[in-house]
Amino acid sequence: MARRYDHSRDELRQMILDETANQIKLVGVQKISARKIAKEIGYTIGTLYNFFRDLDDLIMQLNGITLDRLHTHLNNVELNGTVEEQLTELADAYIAFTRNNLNLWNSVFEYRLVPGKEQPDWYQEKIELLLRLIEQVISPLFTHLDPKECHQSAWVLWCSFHGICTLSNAEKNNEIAMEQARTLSRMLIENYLSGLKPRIGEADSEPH
Amino acid sequence: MARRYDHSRDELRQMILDETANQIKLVGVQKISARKIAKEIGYTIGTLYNFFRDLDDLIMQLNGITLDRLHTHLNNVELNGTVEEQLTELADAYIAFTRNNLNLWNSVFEYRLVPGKEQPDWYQEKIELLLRLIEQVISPLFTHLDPKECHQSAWVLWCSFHGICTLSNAEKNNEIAMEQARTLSRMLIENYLSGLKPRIGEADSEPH
DNA sequence: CCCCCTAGTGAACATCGATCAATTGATGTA
DNA sequence: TACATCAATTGATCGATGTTCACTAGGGGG
Repeated sequence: MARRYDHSRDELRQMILDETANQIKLVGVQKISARKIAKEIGYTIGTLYNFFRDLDDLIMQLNGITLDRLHTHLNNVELNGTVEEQLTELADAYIAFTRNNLNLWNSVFEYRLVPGKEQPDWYQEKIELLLRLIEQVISPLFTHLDPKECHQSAWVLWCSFHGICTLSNAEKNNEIAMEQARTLSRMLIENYLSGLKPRIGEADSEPH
Repeated sequence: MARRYDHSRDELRQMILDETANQIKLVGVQKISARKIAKEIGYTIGTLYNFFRDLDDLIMQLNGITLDRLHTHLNNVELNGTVEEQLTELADAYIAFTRNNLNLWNSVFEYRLVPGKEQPDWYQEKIELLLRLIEQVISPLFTHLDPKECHQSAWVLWCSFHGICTLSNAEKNNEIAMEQARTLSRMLIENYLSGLKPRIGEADSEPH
């Protein structure tokens, strides 16, 4: 039954990851099955364990890919206009991605903190990379302030977008969910940035 | 082996829920076991299924209790001072609760959307109840604006708190996680509310 | 042509959630 | 007291899970 070199190692590894993604899209992380994944790509369970330590490892690798895809998606957004307009474009792209990849996205955050399991370093690094996209957009507002403030504001906005998407995505209907998320994120951006401006004014008019 | 009336039905039901909470605290929702819960309270698996349709049902009931406990916790917060100060007190209480009940809190949101599984109505209702706490605190800022705006701003703040707590709780150390969450929520509150004020001024000076 | 090495196998194991026929034992009745 | 009733509780049973590992197949090098 062994069919060596039907696929290269890399091909096979990719097939496992792709099929896992398919299964998660269909039934969610909670309900995937190693046997099902193997069967679907025409191999047996054992083969999976030649590539991944265990199911958690497989899921973690896939989550990494999902984070990379999000980064690419956001990186491809054409940013035009004011800071507020650029931030809105980023938020919209983020909303669209998490909604169009609902189960994959849930997987990323459900496997964030299984107790007793270490969160790998590259997890945090990939998130920092996403954070930097926001940081770059809002940085013009912080030219006269402590750069640390820019970084922290990026964190606030990132966390808030995350919360808005997570809770909006409880809504079943695609359009309603995205519309709600867009409305809330616009309010957040408008008020948060508007709240920043008085302080920027201070910094401008009182240079030391 | 049957030991009827060792405990009343209500007692037994409560024992199951309590033991489930203990297990979740220790190992997380992902890893609880019906057999273990039954064994720990001195009964057999079958008994669990006399009280709950299945494990999901049991977890859902427990999640409801957790949401109720959060509501009680926030309701007991003494609110003093300005809107900003009151909102900060609410946020701090929310942060403390989610951190002190980490695994239970994760359970609430991980079981939010297993695909193909309906989110029960009372889930949303309990969340609306929490939302109302925020709405009441910020309502003084919206006396001259559309009440719908108050409701939406409460949503924005609630979602954002949720995101801040979720992402901060990835940090292992209790104090660091809570300190970070407090810092970010303070920035959010300060800037968001400050962003609201110019519009409130508008509404004040241009009454129709 | 043969042998080696490894990619791939799949039976075996422990454990899981869920079911349901069988059993236990407290209670009401004769 | 003896018996019948019946809800409460049991636990063997089922199908499925993740993981392991001794084994096998078969392509490539000598």
